[in-house]
Amino acid sequence: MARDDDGGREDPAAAAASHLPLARFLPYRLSVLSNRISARIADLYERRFDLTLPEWRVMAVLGEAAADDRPMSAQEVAQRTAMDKVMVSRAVARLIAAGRVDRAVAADDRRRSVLTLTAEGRHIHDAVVPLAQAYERALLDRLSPRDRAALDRVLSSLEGVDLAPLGRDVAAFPPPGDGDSDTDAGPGNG
Amino acid sequence: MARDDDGGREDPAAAAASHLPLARFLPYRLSVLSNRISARIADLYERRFDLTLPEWRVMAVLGEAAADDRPMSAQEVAQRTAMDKVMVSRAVARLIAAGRVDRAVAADDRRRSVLTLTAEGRHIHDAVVPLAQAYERALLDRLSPRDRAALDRVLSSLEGVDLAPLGRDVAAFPPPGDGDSDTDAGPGNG
DNA sequence: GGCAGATGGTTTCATTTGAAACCAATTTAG
DNA sequence: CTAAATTGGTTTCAAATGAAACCATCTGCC
Repeated sequence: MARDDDGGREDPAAAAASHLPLARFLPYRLSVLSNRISARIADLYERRFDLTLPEWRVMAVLGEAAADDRPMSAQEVAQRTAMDKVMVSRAVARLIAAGRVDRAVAADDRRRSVLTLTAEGRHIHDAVVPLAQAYERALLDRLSPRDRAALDRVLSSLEGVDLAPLGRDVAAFPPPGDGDSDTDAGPGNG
Repeated sequence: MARDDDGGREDPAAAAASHLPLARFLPYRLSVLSNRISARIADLYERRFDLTLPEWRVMAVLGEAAADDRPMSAQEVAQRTAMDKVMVSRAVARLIAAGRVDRAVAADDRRRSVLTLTAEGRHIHDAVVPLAQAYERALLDRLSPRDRAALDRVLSSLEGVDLAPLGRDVAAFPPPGDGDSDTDAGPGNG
């Protein structure tokens, strides 16, 4: 009621104000770009190394860990790859089956596994790394040095945020006209 | 042979050169950030409007189309949302079932559908738009004006590219041991 | 010691997703 | 005009995914 409810008549100005050009919406652009890049990389790894992206991420962090001679548990892998533990579990399972990763049991805690690259795993790792770097370079080469630096700052800024706080003020908006306020309740009708 | 193949001995310098800090790898950072943002937005829409992200994208472009009084086919929606036609078909089906979108048959081509927002659809659309804008603003507010502008340039630069050409030089790297060289003979490679 | 959580990791189950098969309408070739 | 090829869109099927249930171990507490 208190809402500016025009009964179907379209004021051009209001219409202009109330539509969102998806192609200029940051989260959308980010998502599309990121998905295209990921798909391209995934395709590359898949074709050349029979390696999925989750698998590669695991190998990448295990490669880092090896460089520091600091083996990793699955949980640590999960944190450092931004994947959940289910995905890590599955990726590791495939990698072990393929002989690319080795799993031992931690001495101090027999639940925890200790993951390392096998020799073959390291070999593949060392072959993928330059590919990945070349791909990244190909992307960055399209940007000016200033923009590269700005991009790095932007990513760092946004990575740090919890994003939940961002949602907070946004979430303060009232739900739409209908009185069905339980839509934000249970998983039921969803 | 030309390859620097150390038989298991680890030269610290070589090791350092051959590991990739995932947390600094652009495609990875982009993917993680984008997924976090998308998940947050999806959650918001879901809770408040019982609306999935694909559904919202469809509504968004239909809202744009309506502003121009230029209804859209499913295919056009697919292009403008960067989704494939299967996903559009499903999203549209749900939206029609929910009474948020209306489908007619094109006069000149009876295969083509003509999609428009219903009154209710428009109502929801108009409620979501400011939410989306607020969210975007909350993100952008964390960046300096210069970095905002740079981000826009960066996205525009990378959006334009096919990304396949990027893969070209990258794909020139020789595959590892196995001689399966037809893996790069994909259809669109060129 | 022993029992109630917590934690590391895997498995099960339902949902989501994409590829390919498919149907219907249209266009092109002959 | 008819047959093949194309295009718009939906459905089917198999694989990927996430949530929750699940085992095994460990920790805290009595």
